[in-house]
Amino acid sequence: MASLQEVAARAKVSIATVSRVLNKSEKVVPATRAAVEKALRDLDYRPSRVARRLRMNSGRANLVGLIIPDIQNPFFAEIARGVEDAAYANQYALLLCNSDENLDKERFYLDVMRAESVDGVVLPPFDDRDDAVMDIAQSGMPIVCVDRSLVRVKTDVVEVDNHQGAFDAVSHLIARGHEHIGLIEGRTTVSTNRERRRGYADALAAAGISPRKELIRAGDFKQESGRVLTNELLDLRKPPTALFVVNNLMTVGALAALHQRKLRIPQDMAVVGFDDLPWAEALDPPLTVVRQPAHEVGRQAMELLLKRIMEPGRPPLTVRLQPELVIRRST
Amino acid sequence: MASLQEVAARAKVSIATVSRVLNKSEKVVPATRAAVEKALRDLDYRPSRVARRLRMNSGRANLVGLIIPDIQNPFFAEIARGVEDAAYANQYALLLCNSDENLDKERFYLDVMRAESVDGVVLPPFDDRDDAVMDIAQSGMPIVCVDRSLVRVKTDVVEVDNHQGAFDAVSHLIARGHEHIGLIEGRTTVSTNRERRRGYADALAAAGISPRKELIRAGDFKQESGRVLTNELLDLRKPPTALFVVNNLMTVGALAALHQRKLRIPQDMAVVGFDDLPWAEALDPPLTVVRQPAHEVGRQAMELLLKRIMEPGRPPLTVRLQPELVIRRST
DNA sequence: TTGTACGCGTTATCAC
DNA sequence: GTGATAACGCGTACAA
Repeated sequence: MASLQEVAARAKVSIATVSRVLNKSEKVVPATRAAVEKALRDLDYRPSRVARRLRMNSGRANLVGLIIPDIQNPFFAEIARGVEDAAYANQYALLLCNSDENLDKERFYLDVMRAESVDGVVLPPFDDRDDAVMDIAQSGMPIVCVDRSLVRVKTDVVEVDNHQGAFDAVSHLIARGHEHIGLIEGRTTVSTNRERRRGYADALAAAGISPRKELIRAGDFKQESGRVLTNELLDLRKPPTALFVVNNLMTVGALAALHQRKLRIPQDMAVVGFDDLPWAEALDPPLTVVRQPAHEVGRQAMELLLKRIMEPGRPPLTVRLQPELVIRRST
Repeated sequence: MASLQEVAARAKVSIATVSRVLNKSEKVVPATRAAVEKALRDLDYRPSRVARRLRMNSGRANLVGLIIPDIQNPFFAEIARGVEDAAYANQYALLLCNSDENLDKERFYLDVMRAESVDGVVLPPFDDRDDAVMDIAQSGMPIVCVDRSLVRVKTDVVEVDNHQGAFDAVSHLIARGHEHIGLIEGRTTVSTNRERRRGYADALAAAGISPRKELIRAGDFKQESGRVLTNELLDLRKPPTALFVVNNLMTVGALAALHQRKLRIPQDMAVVGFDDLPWAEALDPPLTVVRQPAHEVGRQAMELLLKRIMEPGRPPLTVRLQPELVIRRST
């Protein structure tokens, strides 16, 4: 809680001198430097990040925001760790916000980012044309989109090849002999969801399988909707023999529905999920998934953000990472 | 990015007047109020939380810190959500830090908390006598301990009855006929760990079972150590017939070891874990666990913190929540 | 080499 | 009712 003033008084110098020894570079005579350093130690001085931020209107807050739908979703938790690891390595701290896919919460938190003068924000936009995010991006705040992207404004983006991931997953099911493959998707306004559906459709087309529209069901990315939609598919007159579920939580919900009906996996119903889980191996049965490099997504997003903070003018970059099909015993 | 100055200029009043209409309470003549409000809207004014924080040296930052070992641990993620939900409800934002049970990281982040002038911090201390946390607590920064507590300094605490939880879990195993029950514990300097071990010992004693010391193994709360220690127990000349594992991640590791050896659960080895998981139902087999009300822990911690911020002098409170044994099919 | 003084955007205390 | 103005803690141009 000691201020520059107090340190200066104790060392019998001016605050400018103290500031100089703190910011290394400048020339100070060894004797005074020693005196100042002693005072610094005696008073256990720590600079106020708040005052610093007020003084210098950008770039040195050493604070960034991360706005994600839900930290309890292991996929976003892994992204968050990636961001945090890269942030910590650069002495940055993280303002974490859960938007719950709720535009009002997202808007509130974006306001907080401005009000806190953070150096930048990492987030998956709510959807393609997320007004609040577009506004703040255009206001000059450095933004890096992860997972999802924006359609009208170009920002730095770190994304995963969702089309490829879905294509591989569905092709794998087809190779296992399935022709009637259910798709459980999430909100259709989200870019990643659309790409995964395209991957599904393209894989069917590539195998010459004609799609059945009633096998496609849209939910909201949450566990419960996976359960409900799986039940809908099971109640069809001609149910699918395999399921491709576009995210982790809905896959867990699908598993619950299948277990409840005592169906055997993969004999009665094969399942591929999107997003790996640390305990996918311990599930019943061990789950075949499309693994996204989520930690790497977060890490690279933070790196991109740091670069943009250093060099605000540079053209936006898009990093595209490859997912990987991890075959376990649910297919 | 508009400041009070600019708003005042546009409305042709002084900044004091603008400040007055912003902070409601005071009297402003309707005409000028209207003019100010128009200027406010035109310029899309948002107050700077940074400037506010610099001016008022405590209590109104609307920012709190949360320092946890690892956000990827579902238990801490749930606590984080509890904290965040209560924070959001009070217009507070959250500075999230992962300490990785690493004292240097913890110290760095505690420094950040001071430097950012946060209103308070929620954290599970590294251990009983965590110096860095004790220092900052004694400096007057409002601190609420969750999950774990401190031994020499009294702060607000929200904890779970770990002894009871462990006692119930082990008694349940005994009721199922087990006498040789392995304990896989975590770091022994952590208060929760010690309480859970006491619960284990007391349950054995209450049933008149003499403990076997070689059935107790200490790890580090992480998945890998659960796997390794389970293998150690299985390699004993007289292995246990049941396992009590003191946290979620180590339980997943234990499951992996058991599956690898093709042991049947619960026939060959019964398993009870500590901490519930959203997908415990989908595990193989569905896992019997001691469920902690983690969201509630986080929520109440934040409430306690808010109360302390309002009333710094009040005596520290300890809230103790009850865990619940959830019996599924692993026992 | 060192010190003085200003401004960052608020809130709060005075005068008028 | 309203307007100057003094902090808060820091960095930096400028003066000494």
